[in-house]
Amino acid sequence: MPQIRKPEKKEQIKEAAARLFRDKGYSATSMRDLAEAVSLKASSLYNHISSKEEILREICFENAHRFRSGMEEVEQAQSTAMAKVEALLRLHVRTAMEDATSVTAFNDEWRHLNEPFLSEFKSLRRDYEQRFRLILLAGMEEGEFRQMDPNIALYTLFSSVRWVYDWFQPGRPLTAANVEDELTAFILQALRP
Amino acid sequence: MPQIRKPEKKEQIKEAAARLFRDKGYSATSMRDLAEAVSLKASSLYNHISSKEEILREICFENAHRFRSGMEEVEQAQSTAMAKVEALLRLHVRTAMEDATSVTAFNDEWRHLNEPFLSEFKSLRRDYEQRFRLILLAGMEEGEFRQMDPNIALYTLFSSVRWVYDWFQPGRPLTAANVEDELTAFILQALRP
DNA sequence: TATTTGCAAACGAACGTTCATTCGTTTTGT
DNA sequence: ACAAAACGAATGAACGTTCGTTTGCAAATA
Repeated sequence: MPQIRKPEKKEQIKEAAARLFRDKGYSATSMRDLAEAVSLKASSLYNHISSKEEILREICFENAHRFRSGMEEVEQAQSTAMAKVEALLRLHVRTAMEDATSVTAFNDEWRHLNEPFLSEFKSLRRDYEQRFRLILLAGMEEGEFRQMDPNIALYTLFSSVRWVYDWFQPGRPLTAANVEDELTAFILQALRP
Repeated sequence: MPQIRKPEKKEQIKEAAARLFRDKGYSATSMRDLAEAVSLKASSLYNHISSKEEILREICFENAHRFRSGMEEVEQAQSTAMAKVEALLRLHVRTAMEDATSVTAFNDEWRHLNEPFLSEFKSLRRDYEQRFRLILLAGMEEGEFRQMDPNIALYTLFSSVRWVYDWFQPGRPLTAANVEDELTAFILQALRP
């Protein structure tokens, strides 16, 4: 009856799953692969999780909520559009570096969710994009950003971070702070008039 | 015995496969899905192709060669680094719009290749990246581009195009030429000193 | 007639998941 | 304090399904 369990093993499983999903993709990752990665047999996984999709689901929604929280914090601040975009960009970059494996699942593997979670996830995504778009539009209105199609700007910002979790290895030779600063500056310059 | 066949049906199959690989991923696409997409039964596919991986392989290497050709053309031109990067960027954007489905396979699904093709593909990729990197470095040397880590610039350029094949639908409301011009200008501005 | 194309049937392998059972460790009743 | 009961965690075996692919044969095409 008590739903509270020791979270340790489930967390281990989710972390291993996130790494496998990044390396091989969700569909190409079998429960036997995952079991081996945590030194168990496939059947034993089900003492800790209820399905393969549950793992993906939790990874996706944890990330969705992380970005939504970041957005809410940014929206509440009384600052320029430029400062808001910078804060969000830094959040994207930092998250991609600190939790690369989860972010991959969040970005690439969410389409394997089943309904109704697929629709719920897409709705969260659309909402986040819309709020980001409004910031960009406000910045263009104020002359902080150059005039351009807001969707091109929006999706290019999102995409430009996508190499980070594929390629970044800390300290070879760039540190996380290096990448965050350089990449943020790079993209912000593209936005300026 | 003769290996030369009427190419029509095989092309159809490859196009349908590219679309399915984009929408569901290589592993989540079954041969029965693919057969249905071209109004055949799964067994009939094997009259035209020799394996599922062959389809992926041909898509990946056709794209690899397309980008390598573009790179060779750019390298032969006597022009500024800026002009070279612009030409390559336009190639990336245009390819992503004209052949969105293939580019997805090329970008995301190549990891499902088997050896020795996996290594061969990665080697082609590394070579392309290296040649692109040299152009960026030359541009920084000449003061055409701002000084920055060349890898950050390189991978950010590659990534920024990745939304196109996920999101772009021609004429809603942007045309292909719109996107190409705006996106290219956007990224080039990020590179300037 | 010879070759190409399509299909039903079947193949072994792998898939995600369930099940009965086992083995320690806690929790409970007395 | 001690036995009984409950529980968490792990397992091998098996389930039904789907996977990519092969085979044998019919229909179409040349």
